[in-house]
Amino acid sequence: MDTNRLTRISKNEWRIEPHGKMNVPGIIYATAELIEAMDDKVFDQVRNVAQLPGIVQASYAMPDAHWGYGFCIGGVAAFDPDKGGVVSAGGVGFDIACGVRTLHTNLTAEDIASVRKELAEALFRHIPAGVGSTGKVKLSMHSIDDVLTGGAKWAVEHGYGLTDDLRFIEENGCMPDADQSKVSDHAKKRQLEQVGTLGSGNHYLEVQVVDKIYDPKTAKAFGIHEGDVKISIHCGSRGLGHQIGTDYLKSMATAANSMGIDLPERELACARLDSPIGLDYLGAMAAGVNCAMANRQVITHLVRQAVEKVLPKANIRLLYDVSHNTCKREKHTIQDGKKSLYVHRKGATRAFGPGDPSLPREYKDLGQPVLIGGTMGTASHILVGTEKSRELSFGSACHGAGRTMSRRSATKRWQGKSVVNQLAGEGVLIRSKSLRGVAEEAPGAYKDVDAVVESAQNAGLANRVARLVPVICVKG
DNA sequence: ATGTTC
Repeated sequence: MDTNRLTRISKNEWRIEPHGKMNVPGIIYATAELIEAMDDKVFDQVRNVAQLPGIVQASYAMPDAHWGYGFCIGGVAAFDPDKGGVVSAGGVGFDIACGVRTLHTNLTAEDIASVRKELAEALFRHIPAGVGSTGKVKLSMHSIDDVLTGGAKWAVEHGYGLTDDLRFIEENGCMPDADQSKVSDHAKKRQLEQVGTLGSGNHYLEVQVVDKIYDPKTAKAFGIHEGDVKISIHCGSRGLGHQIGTDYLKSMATAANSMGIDLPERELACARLDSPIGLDYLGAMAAGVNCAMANRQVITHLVRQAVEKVLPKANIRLLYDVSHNTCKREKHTIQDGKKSLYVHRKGATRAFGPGDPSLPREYKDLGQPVLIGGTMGTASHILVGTEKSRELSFGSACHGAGRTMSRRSATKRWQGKSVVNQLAGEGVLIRSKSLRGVAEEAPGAYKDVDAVVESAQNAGLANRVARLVPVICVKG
């Protein structure tokens, strides 16, 4: 993207001045280098979102932004229901509540050094991964409704994990306003055997070692120390979320037309927040969020079982679980005062600062852990939300490294097998059913995650706490 | 992301 098209506000903040049909400006948080590497389509998509009815303050892009369906991935936009605001399925993303959960272990890098291969095999065997993968949880069309209303709470009640896990999940693991009756039977059918599976694409299960502490005080309070082994799970709502997205995209395209909403492009299909389709989507989406949280909870249980087989004394607890594809009703202070807004975060992580009532007591004075997944060969980061992010981005930060290359280009550039070998040489064991998937996910196809999080920090969105490097990565 | 183009 040409930075000449933007007004530079500071080293890490750039503005698209309102023009044409834009209701609000666009704001991109990134360094000049990151923006130059961004596709021009990010500019178009931030601008297009700014044209939607009822959008407030600005249409935002995070430092990891890249082209997506309708909204860019790394996009944040809030809508006011009192001003004709809308909800958009493309503004949430197909993988509803895709997110990251990071687990503490009581292990250090030394503890796992001699059993790394066994551990990799145990995790690979025990946690189903890959396109269309099915798991051990078998649901009926009746019982799946309990997953969709109960979320991770359903999983714990059915023996997958501990009650105390729930406190460390956004929404305590259960979105209360989920409406399973607004989810199609087709979407439910696709999920009957997929709870407790990782999926494909950029989803992964990683064993990581903490290699750098940026903020010792917060790290200690989060339970993070150099040399600690952590385990991170990156996945979402599988076939169910995807089908909800597909279903509502269609009905929203029709509805927007009949409601007279002037769509900048078809992919931005949306519905007014006070319309039947808008409300139905919010209920279905919340059910999708519950499905994703249940999924990560069941996987956590499987991780505990797999790790305990190799290391019987292992003790695994949650650090945090946060989604990065959602639309949530939140109170924010804007120009008009304190308002109840619907905040879309697509490839953007909630990053609430200290004092937020939704945080578990251990983190209340510090802020929310912001879990940033990297790539197989590089690093992941844990940041902490700031008070300032509320003003800057409705309390949001980046979600990962962000692609710089299409999946197709990546498969032309790299061979899956050589990526696996190269990473093995660097101390990362990759286990995957799909070498093609590994090639698509080659670290070189992504931006530099260290630069992305540094930019997020310098923009004021969240502060770095610790960096984790992968030692085992199970890919879909 | 996705029963990887209903």
